[in-house]
Amino acid sequence: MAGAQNRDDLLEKLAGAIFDGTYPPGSFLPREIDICSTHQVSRSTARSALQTLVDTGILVRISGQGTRVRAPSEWQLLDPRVTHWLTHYTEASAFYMDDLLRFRESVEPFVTMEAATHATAEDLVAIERALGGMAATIDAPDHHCQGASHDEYDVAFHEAVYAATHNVIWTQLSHMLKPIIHAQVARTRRSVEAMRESVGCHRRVMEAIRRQERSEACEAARELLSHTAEDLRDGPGASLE
Amino acid sequence: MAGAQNRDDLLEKLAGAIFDGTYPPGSFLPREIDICSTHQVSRSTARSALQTLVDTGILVRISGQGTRVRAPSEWQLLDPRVTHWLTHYTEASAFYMDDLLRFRESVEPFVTMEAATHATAEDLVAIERALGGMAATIDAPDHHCQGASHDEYDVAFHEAVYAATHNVIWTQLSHMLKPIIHAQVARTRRSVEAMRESVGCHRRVMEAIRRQERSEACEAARELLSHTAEDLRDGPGASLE
DNA sequence: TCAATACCTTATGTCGGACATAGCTGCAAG
DNA sequence: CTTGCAGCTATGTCCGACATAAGGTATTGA
Repeated sequence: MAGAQNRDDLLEKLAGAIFDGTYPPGSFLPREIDICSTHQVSRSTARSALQTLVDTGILVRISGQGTRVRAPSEWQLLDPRVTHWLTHYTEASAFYMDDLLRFRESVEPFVTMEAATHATAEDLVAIERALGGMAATIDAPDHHCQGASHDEYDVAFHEAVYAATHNVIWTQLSHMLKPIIHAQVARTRRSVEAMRESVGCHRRVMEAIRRQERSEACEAARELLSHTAEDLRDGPGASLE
Repeated sequence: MAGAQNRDDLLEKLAGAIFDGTYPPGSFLPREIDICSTHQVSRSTARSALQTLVDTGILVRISGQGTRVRAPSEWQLLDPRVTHWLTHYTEASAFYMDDLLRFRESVEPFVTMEAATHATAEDLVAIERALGGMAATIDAPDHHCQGASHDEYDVAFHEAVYAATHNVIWTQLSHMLKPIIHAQVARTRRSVEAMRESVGCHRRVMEAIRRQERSEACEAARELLSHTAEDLRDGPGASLE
């Protein structure tokens, strides 16, 4: 394994090794000094990176014993970094994906209703921009528009809806959900036809928020999510990357 | 300021100083070496504690410039430690309390419905034990029963409901909400009469979960929360410690 | 023989000092 | 006035050493 440039590099490498199964839950990591020599960093740097992994509930360090990987149920999934690592290094994390989809199904109708009540003009601008990007990328040659892909606009749409609630908790949850939503969106490879339908669903959500109609917003969000869930269960095993 | 025993002591002291307003958002913390001499620890220890505060979004450190407190909107409220510090060191955090109450009002009906669907016998045992504790403490001399107070049983009840969803996200959210719920419960100083009524509301929630009646569970949770909200708005300004 | 105790090994926790690097400020040359 | 160099400050990284906690092993005593 090559050397790391700095603390953040090492952190990313260690996290990657844990989340890709190199160090499964319950197993021990190498000793600090071995990590140092392997990655060409000093003990301070190694300890700093390890400390972050302890803070996120991924590692336990016991003096005199070593550093071991905790059970995944202890990992702080509410930390955006953890969901980032999970979606980037863990393949077919079906277990969590199911929980996370159930979570979104519970939560997003309410979030959309809250957005309908509290959205400002600025929030609507952000939502509309994301929707416009989604629509524009459909006909674009490489499905990109102004440097962003269809999926990225999709994620931005949901993020903007969460932000429109003007509630700190919902907003922070969206940060943690961002990698998840991105992964879920990316797994639903859709035809141009399906993409247009998706845009329609999203538009219905936006219109409901604009008109401040809570019950319609709730219903629109529910339908949007049911489409996502359907797409995920359709071709999930098929295209893992 | 007295010396700290170890890393965790220092972390707690620094967090306390930030959350109680000694170092308000935007201000700079002392230099590392000053923190070292003030708290009688080495630079490694100080850096380790500071790193954790960076990981929770509370501090930013810029090389050559210093360490400053970030805006509260950047703080990772989803981390249980942050909510712990918030409730223990920040007085009259009405701003967040409002957001957090709104959040609970949105979420707990759903959580209770999910619990009604997924609760096992063990979950019901835990819920019932908490409820029994709440009831038992009412008539106890010092409102304690087996070492736990009425409020602690109340918190345990809500925690058990979250756990009964058998969903990782909800369970972890309950860890973060625990200090919040405890603070909210503690602020609603109730008469014996009101406590009995509260137990009745909680029992209605439990019964709905036991009978797996989703809509009734939702309604019961809503009523329970409306009582909490009412109590909070009633005597909130009165007793801020 | 068995159990309680002392000792030793291991790996993390803390310490102290040193140099490298990133921002910022101010002076000076063009 | 602008640009560029020098110097300052505080964090980032490195090194070597000792302290401490957890586990295993050997010794000792009943």
